[in-house]
Amino acid sequence: VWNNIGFLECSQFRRVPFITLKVQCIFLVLLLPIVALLEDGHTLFDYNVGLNDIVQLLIRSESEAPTTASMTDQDGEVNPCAVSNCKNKVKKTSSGSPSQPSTSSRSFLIDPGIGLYKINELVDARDVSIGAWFEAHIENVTRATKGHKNGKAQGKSGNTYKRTNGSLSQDHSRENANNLDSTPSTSYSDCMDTDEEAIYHIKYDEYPENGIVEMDTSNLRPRARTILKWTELKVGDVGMVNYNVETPEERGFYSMYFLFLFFRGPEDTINDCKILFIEEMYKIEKPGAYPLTFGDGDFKRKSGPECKHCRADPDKECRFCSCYLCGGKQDAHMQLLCDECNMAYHIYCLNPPLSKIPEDEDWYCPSCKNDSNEVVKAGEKLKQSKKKAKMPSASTESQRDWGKGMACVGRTKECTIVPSNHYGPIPGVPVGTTWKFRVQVSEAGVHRPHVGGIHGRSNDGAYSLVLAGGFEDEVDRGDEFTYTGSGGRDLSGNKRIGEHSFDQTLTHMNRALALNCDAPLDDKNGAESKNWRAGKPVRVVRSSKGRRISKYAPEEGNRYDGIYKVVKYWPEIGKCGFLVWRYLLRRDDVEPAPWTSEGMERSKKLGLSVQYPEGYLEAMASKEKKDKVKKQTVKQEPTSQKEPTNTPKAMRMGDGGKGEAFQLTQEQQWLIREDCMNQKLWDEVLASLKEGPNFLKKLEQSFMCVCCQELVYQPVTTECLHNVCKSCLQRSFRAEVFTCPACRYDLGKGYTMVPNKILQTLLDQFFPGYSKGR
DNA sequence: CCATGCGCTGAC
DNA sequence: GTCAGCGCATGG
Repeated sequence: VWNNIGFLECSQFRRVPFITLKVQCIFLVLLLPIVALLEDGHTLFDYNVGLNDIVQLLIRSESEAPTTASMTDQDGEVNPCAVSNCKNKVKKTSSGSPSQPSTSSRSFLIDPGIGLYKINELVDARDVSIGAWFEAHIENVTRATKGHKNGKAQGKSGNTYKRTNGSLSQDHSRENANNLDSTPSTSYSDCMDTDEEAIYHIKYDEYPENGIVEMDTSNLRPRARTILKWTELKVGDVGMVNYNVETPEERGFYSMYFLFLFFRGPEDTINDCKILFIEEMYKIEKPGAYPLTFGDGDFKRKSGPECKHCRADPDKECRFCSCYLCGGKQDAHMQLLCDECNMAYHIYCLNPPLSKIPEDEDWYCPSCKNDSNEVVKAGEKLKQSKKKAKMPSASTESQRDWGKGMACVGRTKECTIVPSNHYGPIPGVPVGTTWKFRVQVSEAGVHRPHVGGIHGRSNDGAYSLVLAGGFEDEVDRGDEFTYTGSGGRDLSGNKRIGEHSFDQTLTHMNRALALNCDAPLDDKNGAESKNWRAGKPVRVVRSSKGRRISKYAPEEGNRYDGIYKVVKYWPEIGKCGFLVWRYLLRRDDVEPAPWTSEGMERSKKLGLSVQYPEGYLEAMASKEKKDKVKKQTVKQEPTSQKEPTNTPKAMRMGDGGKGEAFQLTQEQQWLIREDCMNQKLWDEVLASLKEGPNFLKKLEQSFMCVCCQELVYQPVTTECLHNVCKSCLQRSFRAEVFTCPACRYDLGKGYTMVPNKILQTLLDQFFPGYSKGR
């Protein structure tokens, strides 16, 4: 199904209010079978459809297999031909009743308009060609203008309703306004084939003299935001068009939902497109009630044309004027209409029943009623979120400006070259690399948690840990150290660390670290591996905090010290008096440790120094300057302007260093030689090997797919020596473009796409996990 | 959604 | 120097 509708971008849906993103995505998927259903004689436009309605329709379509089957091909996919075949069909109009059994009486409100529109400009339409015609089904509020295609009496569907005295009554203002307008409107059928007229239909022009008409496209997806012409809409656009209406009698806010589906036509035929009108919502307010806002409850579903409440056929049961609880239509004067859902309720059917109609202007039914405690009254402060309310700050009157410290900032970068559950070194990060703050360590992917000491998963293992000297009874001999598990602390009061107050257990991160040991897990007595090197590797970061117990800790910041393995782990009673889990870790890394002479020489050679966040040193320097000025003013000792001599010592440490040369494994070298089609590219990339981490950047650039602008996945190396994702190339071919996306070299219709497995293997090694989610 | 966390900050 | 307590990421 997905392949046949071209290109839909769900991510753009988030701007459409009052349905969550998740629901919207489901909504789209659910909608597809309905496209099929529509062609079988029913149209979406026959109904005043909303989200719930669509779900109901879907259920029906599933239970009526033949209906949908007619729309699917052998593979069960929606047959685009079947969709496009309906091009000249006359749609059912509101005067016809739907043939399927209706569970509730639906009013026929929206009449379909059918037209052919030409696509003149496409930016992102890989599956639709310029010049193609598409069938558009467009509905809008001007349907009641003279000369309506379906010959419907004027005024009927053009009526709007506004609230009076708690119920809906017909508002004649619009008809009056129409009378003022002596200019004949263009008929629907007259104007279906020109773009200009399409715009005419979108613009609300019933009040050329008296009203202000605005069209707001702000809820169309960004690319379509400035679009006022249908021809500029792109494949997969999902939009909502809003417009305000202002007349002497009413002010209204209308919105229309459209889904633009583009279909690839059968062979040798043009591509076509459907614009589905999904729903119209409206809100009419009394003058002066601006501004109108979006959100749940701001809109009332437009109700049907005949019944005084819902405009449905009065002989049929109407869900708006029958009591929602008992279903009865009697005692209309005893009915209350919910201001939220518009459902009617007998006051005596309510639980508890009411003796009389409440005097309040607004009334909400039990299912729509809000908790009055949650409502923010005039003059009241905004309610705190549940999480905030729990925090100590909620009860204290501290005026501290929290959130400025490095512990509280979010990551600006994220390590993507390896997945978060990656064991072993991070490519391009040599032993000895030092960062000032933990957040930077996290950004580099060396140790991801901001605060926690161990990073791991309790059913997998630990990937990294930080030695910060939190436990006095830990021993650090450099190549070997003991480590203490986490937990056992009382963190009440929103603390991140605290005093020990209970025993640790071998769960969570403690269990994860134990799993690294090459021995069966024993959560009672611990375990020791017979071959400690066989255990899973742990990246170890030493923090300057550890200096109080270890001479191996760095002077400043957090330093990556290489790979260690868990030799054994055991429970013991710590100095704190509670049971703790202890681990013995031993170094197992080919890179020399930073404190050895060899390691120091290497760090020097690589130019390793403490890395600071961008702009940090500058900020510190200016702050220091400020503080000095402040002190001087306090002391009343104005002296000559002095440059701060006390620049932080790390200032001298250079710009962070480029890192070491990138080392290729033998296998990688061999694979690169084997990938002879890309020899030229590899030669270029290998030239930057000595630039360390830049090598990976260069690699990423060189093997970027020209279509999706990401690292190629399942790369097809073309005859013209370009690398394209197989799926991207397939998409191009589906759009009947048989040339290389990079250079337009003609590949031929019968081109067989063979993924370059060698290249894929290499990329997987250099960027482990990059293909996740592709 | 909730619980957890060997950081970091400014007030005291 | 001590201390409370913050955002954020993460895993369960």
